[in-house]
Amino acid sequence: MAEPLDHRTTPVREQILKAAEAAVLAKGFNGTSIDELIATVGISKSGFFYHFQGKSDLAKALLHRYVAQDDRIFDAIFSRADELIEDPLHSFLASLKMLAETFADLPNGHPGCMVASICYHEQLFDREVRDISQNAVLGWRTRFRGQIERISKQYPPRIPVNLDDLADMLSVTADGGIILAKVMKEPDCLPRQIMLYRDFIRLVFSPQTN
Amino acid sequence: MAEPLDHRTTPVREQILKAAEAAVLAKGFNGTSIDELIATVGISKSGFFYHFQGKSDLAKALLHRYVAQDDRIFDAIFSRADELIEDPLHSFLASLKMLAETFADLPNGHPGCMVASICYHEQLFDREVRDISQNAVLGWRTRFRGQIERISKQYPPRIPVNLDDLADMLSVTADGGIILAKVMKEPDCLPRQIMLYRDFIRLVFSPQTN
DNA sequence: TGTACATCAGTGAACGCGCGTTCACTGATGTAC
DNA sequence: TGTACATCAGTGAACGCGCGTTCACTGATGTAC
Repeated sequence: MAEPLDHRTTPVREQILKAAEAAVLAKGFNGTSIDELIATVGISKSGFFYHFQGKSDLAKALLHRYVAQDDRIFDAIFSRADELIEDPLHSFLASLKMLAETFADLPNGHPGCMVASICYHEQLFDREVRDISQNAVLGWRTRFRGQIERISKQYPPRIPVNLDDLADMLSVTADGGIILAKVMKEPDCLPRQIMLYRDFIRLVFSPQTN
Repeated sequence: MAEPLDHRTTPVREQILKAAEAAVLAKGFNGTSIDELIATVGISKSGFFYHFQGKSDLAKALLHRYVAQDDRIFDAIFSRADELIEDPLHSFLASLKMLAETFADLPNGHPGCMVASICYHEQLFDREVRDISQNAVLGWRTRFRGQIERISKQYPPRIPVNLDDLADMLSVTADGGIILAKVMKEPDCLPRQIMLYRDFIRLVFSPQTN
């Protein structure tokens, strides 16, 4: 099945998380067994329990890891766009293009959003897990809203829009686009949906030139 | 937990599917046990196996049922809008408003999209289950594209857009909006995202009056 | 420099519960003649 | 109208495997004195 992970460089805990992320996104949390993870990593079951208190501890670690990775990607993209472009609208438009390209470059398409996967298992987890998800989405809202607010100060929107909703729409487009791409087996769907969101932003904030 | 389903009117098979739908959307497919379903419905385990060949047969039935329900809702909304409004753009805009209202009226928010839930368990199922999902999403694309094509013949789009992508965007907005609303525990997020999609459609196709 | 102890990163065996599935059987209703 | 058989909608008991979790133990490395 899955090729064994690199034993040289990666510490064991990270190997477990990597294997778990792929498995959970493909089969759901309950569909992923500890036996399966330790088989791909190559440790004993007790080895797993040395690194994690139990399976729900794994869920928490998985979410934290996923959110941190996502945040790093957004940090990189937005700061790069700001390096290149002063104008807030065109900086955000460039960011969205870079985001679409990042998605398009994933070899087998986006493997899935951990927040979305866990959210369709919400009843299984305690409050803490749900809080991690909620804070993650709230963080994205704040981040994207910051970009959009900056734009709206310089470019009055053509139509009345709620900036929080417009910020949320990017998360929505990503999560929905991932599902569309997975179900249709057309990885390109995801970046194309991001580009459509970009078109919307451009339409809302571009001055009416023509 | 769940209140017992109505034994008078609903046939048992339908009761099982109803209980299974709620459970799967809240806990995932593997997190939902047959024991749990027969407890809420009030039959023996053998009773379940009289109605379904096995658990993956339940998954198929669950998907079929969900897609058929969704199609009925769309049929009702779109045909009602066409009854009221001749203009294709304003008919679609009205449909989207009605769709948003339908979502807003759900007492505890949208319980989740079965296609999305199953898609985050794809590895567990055979080709047939994945084909049902794919055909469902393809059906929605065709349906929405029909609406949009009708519009574009009368109202040339302001910007170049791929009509399939624009059609897909509604599925994307619904699936992503459901996740957003679930994670944030803000059911209103979903209808508001649908209304944002509506704004986009209006911006793309409205003649430039001002 | 040598010894005693502590910590790290695990191993191996066992446990018990819950799960999906099977199989022989059953009472009520419908149908043929 | 009565009897024989068939179908429908289940029941009850059992099975065996896989799962998450526990517990006593271990070899290698680090630290104190």
